[in-house]
Amino acid sequence: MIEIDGIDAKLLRALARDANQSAGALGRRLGLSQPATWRRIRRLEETGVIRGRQLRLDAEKLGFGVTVFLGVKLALRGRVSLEDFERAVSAIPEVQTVEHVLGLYDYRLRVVARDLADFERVLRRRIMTLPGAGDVEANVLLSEERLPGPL
Amino acid sequence: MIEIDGIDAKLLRALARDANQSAGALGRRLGLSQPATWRRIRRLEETGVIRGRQLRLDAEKLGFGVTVFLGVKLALRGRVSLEDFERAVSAIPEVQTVEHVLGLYDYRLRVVARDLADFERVLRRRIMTLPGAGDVEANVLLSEERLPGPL
DNA sequence: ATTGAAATTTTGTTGAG
DNA sequence: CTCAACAAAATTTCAAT
Repeated sequence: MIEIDGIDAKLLRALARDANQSAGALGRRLGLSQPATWRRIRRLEETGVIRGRQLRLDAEKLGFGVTVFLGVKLALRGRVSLEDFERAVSAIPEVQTVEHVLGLYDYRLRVVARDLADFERVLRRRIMTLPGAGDVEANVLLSEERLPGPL
Repeated sequence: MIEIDGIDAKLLRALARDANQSAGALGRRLGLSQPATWRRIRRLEETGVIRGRQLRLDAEKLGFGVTVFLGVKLALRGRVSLEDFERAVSAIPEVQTVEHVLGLYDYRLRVVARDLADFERVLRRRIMTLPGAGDVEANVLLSEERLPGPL
């Protein structure tokens, strides 16, 4: 287990709000020097607690006005391997996230499309033809809020 | 509508993989100077195409071994406002994401917990007591893959 | 083991052509 | 856009606790 003290937790909370603050600015707020702060951040990266930094894009401004969450239940389980399904679904450009889950569905997909007509095309020609895809449930995203989470 | 040319698209694709590459390194790979690359990135930020940079944390290494997606159907629709529900759910520390969706469910939540026993506590004492919460469906995350997406 | 001060290197930022 | 200059941040070195 990796040691996360109170200062590390504060650093992670601050960086979770805005990931491009400088080590100097962060350290000043916590009463720590710039190199000390920087070394802590690098240690969190090296130990894998911080896996990286991700760009947060505005899908609408890029022309993708529709985001849909799909719950997919596999039919033919045993005949088609999970690997086949995952490889096929990963090749669909409109799919942003593939989550293998346990419960009523086997996979959850986050899919973007330019509009509903475009989404119908993706659904009919890409999703429904996936190897082993059975029941599919859809939820259209209206709004989304990301919270700090625990820690 | 904001103009996104081929170079911008390449920048976004490269930054989506790793958001802390320097403008200089990116420019070299695309045959651009460092200031030119940097100005393009800043323009994408100013126009809101890039909303920011987010930390990608390893929940397991932070002691949160369980991630669950909850689909929540509201009962008492009309009696309790969506705002009440959203305010209450946003105050639960274990909730990472709140998605208002259209379909079989009204809300989708991403919830983390230390283990299944901890998740049961969150479910019983936090989720089930939410104002207006009706049916709840759960999917436990096994593995997750983020893809580049379109563009 | 972790820190802070100073030195060095790299990157971000602005202005001129 | 490039080029050149400058400001700020990252990264290393090192002495001290």
